[in-house]
Amino acid sequence: MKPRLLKGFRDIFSAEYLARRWMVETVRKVYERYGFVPIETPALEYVDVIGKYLPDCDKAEEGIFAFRDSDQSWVALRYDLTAPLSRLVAQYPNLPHPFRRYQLGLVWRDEKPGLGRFREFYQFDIDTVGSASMAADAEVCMVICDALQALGFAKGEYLVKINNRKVLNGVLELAGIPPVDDKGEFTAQALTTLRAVDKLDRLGFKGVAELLGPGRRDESGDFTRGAGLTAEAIALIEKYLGISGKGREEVLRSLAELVATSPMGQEGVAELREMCELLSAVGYDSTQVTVDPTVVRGLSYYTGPVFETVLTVPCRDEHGEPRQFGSIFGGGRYDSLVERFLGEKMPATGVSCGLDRLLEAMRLLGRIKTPKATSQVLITTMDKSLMAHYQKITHDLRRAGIACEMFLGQGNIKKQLKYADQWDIPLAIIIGSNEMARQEVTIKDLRKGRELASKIEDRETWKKAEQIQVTVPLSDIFSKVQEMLKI
RNA sequence: GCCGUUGUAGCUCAGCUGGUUUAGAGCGCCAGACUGUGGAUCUGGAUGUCAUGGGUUCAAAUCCCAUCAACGGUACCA
Repeated sequence: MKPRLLKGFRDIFSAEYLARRWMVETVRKVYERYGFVPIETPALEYVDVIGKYLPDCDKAEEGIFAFRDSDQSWVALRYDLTAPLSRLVAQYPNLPHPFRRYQLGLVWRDEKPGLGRFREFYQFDIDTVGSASMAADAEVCMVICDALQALGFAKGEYLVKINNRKVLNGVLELAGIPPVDDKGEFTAQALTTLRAVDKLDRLGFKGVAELLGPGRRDESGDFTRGAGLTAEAIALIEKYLGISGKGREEVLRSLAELVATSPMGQEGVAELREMCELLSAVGYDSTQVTVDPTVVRGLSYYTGPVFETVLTVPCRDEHGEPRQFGSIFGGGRYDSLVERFLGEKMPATGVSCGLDRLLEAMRLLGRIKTPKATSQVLITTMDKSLMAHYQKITHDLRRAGIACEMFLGQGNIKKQLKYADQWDIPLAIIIGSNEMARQEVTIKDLRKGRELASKIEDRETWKKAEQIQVTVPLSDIFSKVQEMLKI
């Protein structure tokens, strides 16, 4: 039996765990500053509740982990936190509205894993349910900016890109494509068109134009059927996608002009304008939040504003290869998701933070400062006859509020210091017979030593290097340890 | 799902168009030089059913077929 992991699943070690905890704490504080409250919902839901409809067959829908429980009910691991939220809102009608919650949780998707894509990953969402106001959407953008700033990203290192599905639908109408059928579902042609548009960043205008027209054959020889649009329709969409400008106002003017004859499109532009006015009023400028017509956001349930956030800092992986990260925060307005349960409209908007991507990006950018260990101090055990003394010192430090551990393994001092080094423990305390006789302790600063090591070539100077360790009276141990940890 | 590439030590890989031996290197790991000190240096050490199954051949890590797995591209992703 070989120990192994499901593909797309991971074990998380302390370095990553502690980094994530720091990230969650930082973002959480921002969420709470905006008045969002925490909730938790189960990992498992009934399949139909979660939005997957299972015709009476044995096979679950693609993309979700689903199975029958002991009652033969179809259940599934949640694939996002939004569907469970809509269930919750519908189930507890007495919740005061608007209801504004945040939620951290694992979600699962049974898809092909890839670089930075897992089958089990964290989402950290905020949503406002019960408000149709564009202020709710504008606020989402503000939260994203504040969260990224709190994590240490400067203005210009990230960009929140916003668009509106009503604008997209308006453009589809003008191109002669009915966006939705009488049941309110997207038409096949609209879907194909939106999918093509969504690939703009990867394929460029040319590739998208092929997909809008007859179809596209990629390098591997694989053929993807296109939407079969007319040349005029393609030209219109290209014109739409090419819209850009100095600031939000300019982009909005161009968009308004393009969809002037579409009431749906006009409504979308008006919504975007309203959001932008609120953002400008509190100082979020176009280097932070920009209007971007190319943002589509999948196809799902969005009905109005949609948001996507990218990091604009150049990022390289450990091999020096440039690495692009997809959307770090993504979301939008979904006014008809809760309707499924309630039978009436329930406006809602929100965004999801892809913690894993963000974490990976910050790691590659060298911006994660959290340690691997929780111990601040390692008390080495050089002389086994002094174990009680070591234990006493360890415990006294703990009582003083200093996280520390006594070396519990086997081996000489060299091995013990190596252990401290491997775990990134900042300080080591050494007490041998010399120190014991004089009632002293030696405190070694491993961080300082690490810095010096890169500059020192030969062993003699390394051994004699000053300021790596100090010997102080036993009675001064707390003050000295605290002083050395502060740096 | 489809197309392609790859599968040799914990990791990264070398091993040319089949035949020098008991299959190599670097990194990492362990031990020692340094007996009370992490790095560096030096010395020594451990580790492989050459992915699996079959075939061709006097001879296969090397060629052929199948399977599995990984990676890349593409599609799908409510």
